[in-house]
Amino acid sequence: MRYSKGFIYTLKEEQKEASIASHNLLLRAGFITKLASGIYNYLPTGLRVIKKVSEIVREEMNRAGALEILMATVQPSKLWKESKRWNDYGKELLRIKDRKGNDFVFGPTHEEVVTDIVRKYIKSYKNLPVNLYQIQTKFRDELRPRFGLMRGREFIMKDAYSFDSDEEGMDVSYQKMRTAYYNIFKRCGLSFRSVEADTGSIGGKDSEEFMVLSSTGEDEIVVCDSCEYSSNIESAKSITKNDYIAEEPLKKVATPQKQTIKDVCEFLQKEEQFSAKALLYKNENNEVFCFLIQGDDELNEIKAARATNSVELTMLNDDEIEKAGLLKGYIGPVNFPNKDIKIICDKRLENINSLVVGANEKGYHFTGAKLHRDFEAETKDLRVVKEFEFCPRCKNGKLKKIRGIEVGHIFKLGLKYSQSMKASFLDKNGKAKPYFMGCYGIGIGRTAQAAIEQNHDDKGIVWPISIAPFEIEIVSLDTRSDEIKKYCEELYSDMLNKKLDVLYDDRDERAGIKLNDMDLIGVPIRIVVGKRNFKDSKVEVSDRKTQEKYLIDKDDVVEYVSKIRDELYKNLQI
RNA sequence: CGGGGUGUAGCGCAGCUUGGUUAGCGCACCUGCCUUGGGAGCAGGGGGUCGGUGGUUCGAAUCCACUCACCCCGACCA
Repeated sequence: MRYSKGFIYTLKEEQKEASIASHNLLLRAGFITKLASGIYNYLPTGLRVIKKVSEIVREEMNRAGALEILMATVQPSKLWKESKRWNDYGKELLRIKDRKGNDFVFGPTHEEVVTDIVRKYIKSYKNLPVNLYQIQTKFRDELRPRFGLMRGREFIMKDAYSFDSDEEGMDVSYQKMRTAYYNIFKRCGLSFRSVEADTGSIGGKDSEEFMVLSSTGEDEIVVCDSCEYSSNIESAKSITKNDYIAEEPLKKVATPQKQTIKDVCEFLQKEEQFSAKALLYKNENNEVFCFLIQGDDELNEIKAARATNSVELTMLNDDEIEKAGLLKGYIGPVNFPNKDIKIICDKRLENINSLVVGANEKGYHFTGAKLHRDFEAETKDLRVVKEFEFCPRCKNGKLKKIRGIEVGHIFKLGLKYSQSMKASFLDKNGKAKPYFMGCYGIGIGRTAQAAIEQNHDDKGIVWPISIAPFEIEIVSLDTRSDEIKKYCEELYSDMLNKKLDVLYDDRDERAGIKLNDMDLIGVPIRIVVGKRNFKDSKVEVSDRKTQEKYLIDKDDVVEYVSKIRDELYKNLQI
């Protein structure tokens, strides 16, 4: 591509709509442009990146035996009513009506459609397993779109769906996808790791997320420093060791004006770890729960929702607490005044012999409270794990927290959709059975942007070669020298003939502009032709990442560059 | 949805408090000269319903009301 004909328009200034580097760089380098909140156009260079990521995904999916299809983006509401998600998906689902007033949705995901396709054709176990995938634009009306392609409302996603005749088959399909995902992200040049995840509203049993490691990531990950355990904070577990405290009798004590854990503990001269706080939540059916956790712990709302079979939990506000007959600041499990509210206790409290808890009486707390002696409650894992706690897998390693960008997610769905949508096949015995399904997503644009977040410097993007818009860039610094122009033109057409992926900056611009644009756009291998070196029959070849420069004889450039290219690819081999 | 903020040329901004010429600056863009290894210089030029609607006023970018859009912080997701 000639730069002058390439529709490449860079911006010198920081873009105020972008608050993280990768978003800012995508805009400044002219890869994308915003159309509306969370909705972007891909310009020629941006599209080239999207296509390269897509192609890697496609190759690995095909290698894993999946088949590419393309499903409709606009889907009839009927299927969503069958799966019950017409109600459950909420406002994120973009609902539209046709001219007759019939309800449709713009697909945010395709479990319903793909299940409909498969149930139509696959009636026999003999035709299973099957894995269908597509790469396509999705729409989710996010509450808060952010960070450009990182969390757009409209975005390009690869979604795959596996169908098996039994659970073992589903496990095999899942493992194949897992391997494919490792290959894909490795080939994209990303530093990533897979972590255990909560299955969320999509449902199902096992689930892993693929996280690109980055301090700007929106997800918090817990990893073990000595084994392979890693998990999203949402689902992370840990082994905690409590200090010992001797059993004491239950005693009511005055705690005037003291409501917070910190104030109460300070006043009573007790450590916060030997106190328990009570948090009140209601779920989507307005059932109210009281969660009791150690004073210095934090409630994990995902775990809490799971423990109560709730879809969504929201904290009670002050009015609602009062209406429930409780006293804010003094709520505790002993003599709990409202029998309709179920108390669920974090299992960590089982090991504490003496707790400070609210007395449900203004200005009073209990000391010495003990679970199963002074109050009863079901126990569950409810807390957010903390750094330096022990690994639940190897028991010895310490946990640490890092941040990541979720670029892929794989699930075992099980029978969730096949049952609700009555999608079944006949087994060996002629008996109808629902398919065992799995679903597997990759955010294509998010992957591209995550690569920038992980690979950039103060001058611009440093693309991994496999997903760069171009692999090689020729920059002519002296467009008016006939000799140099002739050389560059010949070099360019020679490289095109050799099928090299090259951008040729033929613009009649000053050196500074061209060199800065080159750094900003981030093409990995650069060839700079200027008269300073050309008089000695040399051109400069440099590496975007290391900034190392080499003077190469002008007739050896193609060969030299091809060699570097192969080396760069070698580092990304699976 | 709750909290905070911003809308003036393609991008980045000033002007608004205290209403009053033809709405201004930098970058980008066009023409000419000059310049060519790190975003040059000089001269000339094009581009705006000041987010929208309504109001107050002799007069509104500026004051008032409503409204829309966008951004940032929290709960959701690829």
